[in-house]
Amino acid sequence: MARVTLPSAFRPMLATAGTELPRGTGWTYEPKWDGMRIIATVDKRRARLWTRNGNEKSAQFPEVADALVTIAAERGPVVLDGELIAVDSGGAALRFGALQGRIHATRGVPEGRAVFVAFDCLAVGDETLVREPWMERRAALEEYLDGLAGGSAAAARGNKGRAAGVRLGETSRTAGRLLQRARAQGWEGLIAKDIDAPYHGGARSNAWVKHKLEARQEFVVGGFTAPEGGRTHLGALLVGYHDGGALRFAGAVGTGFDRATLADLARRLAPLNRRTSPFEPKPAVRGATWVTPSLVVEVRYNEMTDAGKLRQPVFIGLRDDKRAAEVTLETQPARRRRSA
DNA sequence: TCCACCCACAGACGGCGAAG
DNA sequence: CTTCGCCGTCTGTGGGTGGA
Repeated sequence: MARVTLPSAFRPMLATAGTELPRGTGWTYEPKWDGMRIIATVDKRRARLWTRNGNEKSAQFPEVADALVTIAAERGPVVLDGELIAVDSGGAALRFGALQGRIHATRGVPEGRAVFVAFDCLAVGDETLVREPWMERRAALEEYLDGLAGGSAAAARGNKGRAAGVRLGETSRTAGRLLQRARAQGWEGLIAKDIDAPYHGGARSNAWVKHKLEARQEFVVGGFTAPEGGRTHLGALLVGYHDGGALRFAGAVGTGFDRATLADLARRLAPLNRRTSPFEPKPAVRGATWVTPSLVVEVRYNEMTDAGKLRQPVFIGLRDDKRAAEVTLETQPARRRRSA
């Protein structure tokens, strides 16, 4: 049986990471959605939802697939780029974790609705748009989804029952207010897009710049895991912070160091070796080596998960100027959900 | 326990143009 | 022609979550 695959021109265009948000009239700004990147190929008979790795997920998100087919039946075949996100009953966007329960299931589960936020249009009918500048593709996207769904809550409400599974992603030609909302509401970040750039399918392009709003703070090292493969000295640092009288486990930091740093860390940790976990409660980490908590490291991370663990933590460096006993959680993980 | 999904970073690798 | 450095890409390491 011939396996259906996504044409390479329609593979998702990727953004480069930028510490500075590019400014100027040649850019447009969009929220960095916290969900799953999807390319949707749709005609009046069916919608296919392609992940970045080329897996097809329409069976897992039937309400989204159905909504897309409903639109395509009226307006013709289309290829859309967007993000699949989970929303609560009021239509507000939830975090990535809320979507994960749906990724493997073969049928939709009642709890948590999924919505496809479309932010690019790669083809309409038999016309391919990937060579067109972003401005043209955006115009085509807005025309195609006209009257269906907007980014505002009011538009989403008015949209119920018609094509509630699809929304038009918002875009702004100025960064300021979007950046303010991003900070206030705890978004992952913003994406800046060059308005004159074509769609570079399957490529990481400078025309899209990913600006993450990241958190960083110090943690105490209470242990480490063993290295695997070609890795030397250690796998990941097990870190935590003081909370009342106890040292709370905050997760494992396994990237951000080069070989010399790994060697240096191993040398500093060796004399601190001890048999029991300094963390309370003791985390379930396989093959952990525990150490007396005295080393302080700075860590950059995306967010604190609901379970109190660091998500996407990256080692920044040692903090010789801080005492281990002084390390507490600086900012409560106030990041909860963002409104759509 | 494994896997799929989301990631980041280091190091290796290959293409390219300039320098030797 | 060979070597060097730059740049982008690819691979392999690491992270978290939740379902099968």
